Amino acid sequence: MRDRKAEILDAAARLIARQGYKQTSIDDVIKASGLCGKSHFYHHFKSKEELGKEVLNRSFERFGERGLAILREPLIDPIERLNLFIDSIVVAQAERGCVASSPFCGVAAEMADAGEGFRTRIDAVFDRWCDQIRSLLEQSDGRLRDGVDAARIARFIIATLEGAVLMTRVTREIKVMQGIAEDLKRFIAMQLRDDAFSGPRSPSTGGGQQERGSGALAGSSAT
Amino acid sequence: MRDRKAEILDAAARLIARQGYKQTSIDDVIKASGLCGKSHFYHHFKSKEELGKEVLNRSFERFGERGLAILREPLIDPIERLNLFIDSIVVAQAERGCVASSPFCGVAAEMADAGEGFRTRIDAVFDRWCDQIRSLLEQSDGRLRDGVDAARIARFIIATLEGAVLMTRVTREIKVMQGIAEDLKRFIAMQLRDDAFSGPRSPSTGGGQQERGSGALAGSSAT
DNA sequence: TGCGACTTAGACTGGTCGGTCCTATATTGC
DNA sequence: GCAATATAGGACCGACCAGTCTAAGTCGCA
Repeated sequence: MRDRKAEILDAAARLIARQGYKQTSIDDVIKASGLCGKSHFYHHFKSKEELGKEVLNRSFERFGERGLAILREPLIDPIERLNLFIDSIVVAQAERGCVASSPFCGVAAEMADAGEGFRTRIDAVFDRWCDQIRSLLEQSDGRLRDGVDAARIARFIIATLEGAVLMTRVTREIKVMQGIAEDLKRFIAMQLRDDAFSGPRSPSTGGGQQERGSGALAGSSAT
Repeated sequence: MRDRKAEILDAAARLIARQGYKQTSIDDVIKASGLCGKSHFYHHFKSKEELGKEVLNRSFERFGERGLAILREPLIDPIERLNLFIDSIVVAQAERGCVASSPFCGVAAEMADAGEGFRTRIDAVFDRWCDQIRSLLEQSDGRLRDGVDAARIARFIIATLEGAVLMTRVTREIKVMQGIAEDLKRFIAMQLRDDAFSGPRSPSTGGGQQERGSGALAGSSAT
C-alpha cells in the first residue's frame, strides 16, 4: 500500500507550483493524484487550507533539504557554497521551464495573501534561509568588508533570487535569471575585503555569458 | 458627468493591486466603483480580460510616468537619479502598507500567468524600464567599470526591487525593503570605477520639476 | 421631435468550487 | 470474526462568477 496521502501532497504541490494555490481546485488535486472521490480526499485532509499548509511545509522542507545541504557542505569554501546555492536555484528554475516557482516567488506572494497562517509560515521559512546564509557569510569572518551587515546581505540575496524567479516568469527566458545570478555572485564577492583570497574576479573579460556550475573556484582567480 | 469608465478603471486597479486579478470579480469592481448593474460595466468593457488589459496599461503608465520622470530628470547626476528612483519604489511600497504591489511583483507574476496577452504586455513594460535604466547607466559612461554590462545591471536592479517588494508582502515590514534598497544602491556604486566618485549615501533632496526633455543631457559625468 | 449614447436595475444561464453526506468494498490488526 | 481504517464513487448544497439579456430612464444634439 503506497502512501496515498503523500501522493496527494505531491500532486497538489506540483499543481500549486504551476498554477497557484487559489487556482488549484480540490477536484484538480483529486484527478491528478488518481483518487476517486472527494470523500477520500477529505478523509486525509480536513480542508483545502490544511492541504495548503502541508504542501507548504513539505515543499519548503524539501527545498530546504537540497538548498541547505549545499550551504552546509563543510568541505567547500563558504562563499563558493553560496555560489553553488545560487546556481542550484537557477537550475531548478530552468528545469521548471521558467513557469512554476515553488516555493519561490509567485507562490510565496500569493499564499502569503491567502491567509495569515500561510503568511507567517512563509515568513518563518524565509527567516530560516536568511539565517543559514547569514551564518555562512559569518563563517567567512575576517573576509567581509568592515561595516557589511551579513544578515542584511542574506536578505538581499534571497530577495534578488526571488525577483529573478519572477522575471523569468514574465520573460520566460532563463538567461535573464542567469545574468542576474552572475551579478549577484559578483555582488557577494564585492562584500569581501580586497585582501581576501578567493572570489570571482571583478568583471574582467567581456560582460557576456559564462557557463554555469560554478562562478570561480576558490583557488583559481585572484584579482 | 464624471468619466465613469475612468472611475471603473481606478477602482479595478485598486482592487487588483490589493487582491490580484483573478481574485477580483466583476461584481467587486461594480460595487467599488458605485455602478448599479453588470450591463453598465459591460457597456464599457467587452470582458474582464479587456478590463485587465486596460488596468495594466494604465497602472504601468502611471507608474512609468512617476518613475521615469525621476530617471529622466536632467539636472541630477545619473547615478543619483537611480538612487532616487529606488527610493521612490520603497516609499510607494511603504505607502501601500507593504500589502498591495501594483504594478510590481505579485500582480505582474499573477497576470503573466493569466494569459499570454498579459504576459507579453508586462514583459514589454519591464523591457522599457530596463532600457531606461540602462541608458541612464550608459550616460555615466567612463564611470562604469570595464566589462560591466549596463543592460544586465538594469535587469538586476529591477529584479532586486521586485524581490524586495515580494519580501515586504511576506514580512509586512518595510524596513526589510529599506535594507535591500540600501544594499542595491551600494551595489550600483560598486559598478563605478574607483576613480569616479562613489558613495552609497542616501539621497536627501527630493526632485523638483519633471521636465520631459528625455535624452540630450550628455555632459553627465559631473562630480 | 426623435435619435443615439449613456445610465440604472436586476433576472438569468451555465459553470466552478469548497465542502457535506451517503453508500459500498478492501485491508489490516486484534 | 470484528472493528477500525482506507479506498472507491458520486449526489448534492450553497456560494460565487463571467457573461447575457431585457427594460426603462436621462441627456445632448440635430
